[in-house]
Amino acid sequence: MKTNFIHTYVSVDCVVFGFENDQLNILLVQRNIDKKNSKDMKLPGSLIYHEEDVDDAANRVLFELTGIKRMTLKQFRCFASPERAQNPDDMKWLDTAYQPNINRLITVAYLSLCKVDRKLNNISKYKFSKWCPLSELPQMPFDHNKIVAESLTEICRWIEYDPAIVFELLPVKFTISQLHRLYEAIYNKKIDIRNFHKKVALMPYVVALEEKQKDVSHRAARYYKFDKKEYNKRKTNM
Amino acid sequence: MKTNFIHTYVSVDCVVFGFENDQLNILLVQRNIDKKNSKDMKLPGSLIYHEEDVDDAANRVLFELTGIKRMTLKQFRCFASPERAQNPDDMKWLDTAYQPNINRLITVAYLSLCKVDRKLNNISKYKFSKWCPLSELPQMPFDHNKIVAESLTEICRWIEYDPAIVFELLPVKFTISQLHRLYEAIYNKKIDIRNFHKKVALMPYVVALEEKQKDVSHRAARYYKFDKKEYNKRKTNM
DNA sequence: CCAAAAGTGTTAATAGTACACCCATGC
DNA sequence: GCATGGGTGTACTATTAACACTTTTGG
Repeated sequence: MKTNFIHTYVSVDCVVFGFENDQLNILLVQRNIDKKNSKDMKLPGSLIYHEEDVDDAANRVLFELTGIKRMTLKQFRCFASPERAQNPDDMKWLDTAYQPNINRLITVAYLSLCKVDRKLNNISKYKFSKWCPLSELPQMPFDHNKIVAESLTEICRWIEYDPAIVFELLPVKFTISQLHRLYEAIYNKKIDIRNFHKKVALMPYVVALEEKQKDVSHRAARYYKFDKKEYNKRKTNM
Repeated sequence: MKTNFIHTYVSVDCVVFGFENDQLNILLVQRNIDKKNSKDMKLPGSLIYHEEDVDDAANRVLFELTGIKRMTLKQFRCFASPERAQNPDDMKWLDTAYQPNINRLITVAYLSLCKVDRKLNNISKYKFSKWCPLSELPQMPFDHNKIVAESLTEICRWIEYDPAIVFELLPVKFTISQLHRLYEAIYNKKIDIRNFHKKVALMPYVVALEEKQKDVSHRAARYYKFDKKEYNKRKTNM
C-alpha cells in the first residue's frame, strides 16, 4: 500500500514573455538532445534542488537564462498528469540531461516578464535561446504548448489585480503608442486609441517626460515612464 | 551533482469552504497522531498515488471526505518551502501516517466549495471532521494556516471570472438575504442591501421561485434558485 | 402594537464606448 | 506636398455608490 505513493522529481518551467514587433514573444531554449534538429525548442526550466523552494528554483532558472537577479514572476499552476512525460523522445532526453529512469515528472509553471531590450546573459548555460513570437511557436516537448496556452489567460488575470506588471515588458521610457500596442497584443483585440489616452491619463503612475522621440519621419511622440512610488501609494490605500 | 535534485513525495491539501452562521467555515479533519489532543486539526489532504494526477488526487480526497463525486474545485498554488515540514511533531506524524524518513514534502493546494447542509460521508476514512469558522481556526500543522490565508484572496479572484461558484455555498433554494450575507462574508465588508438587490436583478441566472419562507416571525422572504443553463448561455457568448 | 427582517427608487458620480479630424515631422 | 503616425474632445451609455422608509409577519 504505502509504496503506492508517488516519489518523484519536481521541476519548474518558466514562460517568459517579452514584447517585440507588436507581438508577445516567449523565450525558448534549445534542448540539446540532438544537435541536428535546431528546432527542438522548449520552455526554460530545471529540476529543483534538494533544499530549494520552487519559487527559488524559478528565480534560479531565470537568472541562469537572463542574468537578471530577481525577475517579476508568478507561479500559476502545477502540471502533473502521469502522461505528460510519456513521449519516448522526452524520456530519452530526461535520461541524458538528468539521470536515467525518471518515470514521472511533475512541474510547477511560472509566468515571467522581461524587457526584450535587456541584454540576455551571454554566459548563459543555455547554448541557444531566442525570443519566439506566440504566432510561431513550434511543437514543444512534454506539455509545454499547453503550459503556454494557459499562461495567456493567466497574464490577463494578473494584470487585473496588478496593472503595473505590463511595464515590465516595455523599455524604461516608452510612448503611449507602445503601451497601446502592448495592451492590444495581450488582450488580442483592437482598443480605441482616444479612449486609451483617456485611460492612461487616469493612471497617476504613468508620468510624462519632457523628452520626445527624435529622427522619426512623423510627429515625435512623447516619452512616459512608470512611477513605482506613485503606484505603491495608491495600492496600499486599498 | 545529479543527486542534488529533489526526489520527493507530493501531496494535495484541500481548503473546503462552507457557509454557516453568516460566516465562511472551513472543513478540518483530525490528525490522529495523539488521541489526547482533540484540537489537533488539519486540512484534509493526501499524498498522491503513483499514476495519479494532482487534480484526481484532490477529487479523491474530497470524495473520501464528503462522499461527493465531483466537487467544484480549483488548484491555486504549490507550497514547497523546504521548511514547511520541519516541525518535529509534523515529521513524526508523517512517519506514522505514511512512512518513515519523509524528509521533504511539497503540496499542491486546492480550493473547494461545499453546501454545509449536505450530509457528509459517514463512512469517511476520517475519524472526525468538522466545520470550523474562519475566525476560530486553530494552529494547524505544516503551513496549513498560510494555505488558508492565501485561499481567501484566491476565492475572491475565482468569483471575478466565475460568479456562479458562490451558489455552491448556498442551499438549492436561498433568499436574497442569504446571498447578501454570503457576499459580505467573502469580501469581508458591508454591502448596501438596496444596491445588492439591484445587482442580483441583473443576474438572469438567479431566478425567483413562487415559494416563500414559512413560519418566520417577520415578513417572509422569497426563495430564489441558480439556473445553470441560463448562466452557461451568457458565458459561452463571451 | 411591537419587534424583526424583507423589500423597494432616486440621484449623483464615475467609468466606459463610439466616433473623426488636425498636427508635426522627414523625405 | 505627401505619407506617416501622434495627439485630441464630445456625447451617450452603463455601472457604481450613497442614502431611508414602508411592508409583512408572528407573538
